[in-house]
Amino acid sequence: METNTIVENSRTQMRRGVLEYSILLVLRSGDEYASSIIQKLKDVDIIVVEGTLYPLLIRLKNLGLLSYRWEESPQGPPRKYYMITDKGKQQLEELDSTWQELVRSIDSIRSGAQMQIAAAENNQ
Amino acid sequence: METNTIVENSRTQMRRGVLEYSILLVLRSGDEYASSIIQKLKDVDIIVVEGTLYPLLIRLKNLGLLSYRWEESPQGPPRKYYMITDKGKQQLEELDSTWQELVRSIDSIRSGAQMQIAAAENNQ
DNA sequence: TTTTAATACCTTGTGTCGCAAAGTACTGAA
DNA sequence: TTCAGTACTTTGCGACACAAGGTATTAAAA
Repeated sequence: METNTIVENSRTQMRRGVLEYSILLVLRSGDEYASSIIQKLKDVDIIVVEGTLYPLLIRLKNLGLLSYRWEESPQGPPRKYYMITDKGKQQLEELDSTWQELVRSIDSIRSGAQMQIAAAENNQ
Repeated sequence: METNTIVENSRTQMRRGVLEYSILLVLRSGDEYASSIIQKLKDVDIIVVEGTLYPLLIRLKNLGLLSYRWEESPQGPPRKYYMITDKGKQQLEELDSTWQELVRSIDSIRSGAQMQIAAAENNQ
């Protein structure tokens, strides 16, 4: 269990890295309020908690990537539905590229051999 | 340029998330010293600097995932070559799975539609 | 009518960690 | 014996995720 902590820790780190990206991706498919975002991410094993999400949503809103509207709930207090702005969509596209590049980067380190080629090309 | 900072920031976050994993991957292909690790990661566009790497290597060594040996340099002071331990290899395998799961998770949010299925399955 | 339970949003404090910057040390050539 | 190059290390700061606790709304139960 001491051993597991190392991997668990690194797993958490990885998830953190894609948090903003994940949220934008979820909102690209439709407007959501905080709890439903948490649920959707949980469904794909990306764990986020309230204390993380709320400040993040506010940050993204202040950056102009998101906006929100209030909407009545069938039960309980009103919900704050977040939606992605045009600016948000544009940034999301860039993050998409970034993500794909990262996947490619990891792939090439994983298969070790290619690295010498890349290194040779860059070192000239 | 204000706009770029958002993406740049998120890009950095993503890279951070895979730092430990990347280092273990590099060392799986062979022993390396700090500067050469930095170079190899730079070759695949994963930027790491000394102030980040040294503490990280020490942390991984203290966790028993890495060990090192000193080796003469053809020029300059001796180099600390890090190598991955058996424990490190075992943990790396788990990180490999973690990474693949993350890639799958992101893929499924990206294609939005699948999410309702997953949600329906989990909510019963 | 007031208590409880459920839902939802928000804030504070703490710990971790990446990174810029500055420092130490070894080597060999000028 | 100074300088330049290489390599390892440490310190201080800032950002951020997250646990924990807090506020507000609603409706049903007591």
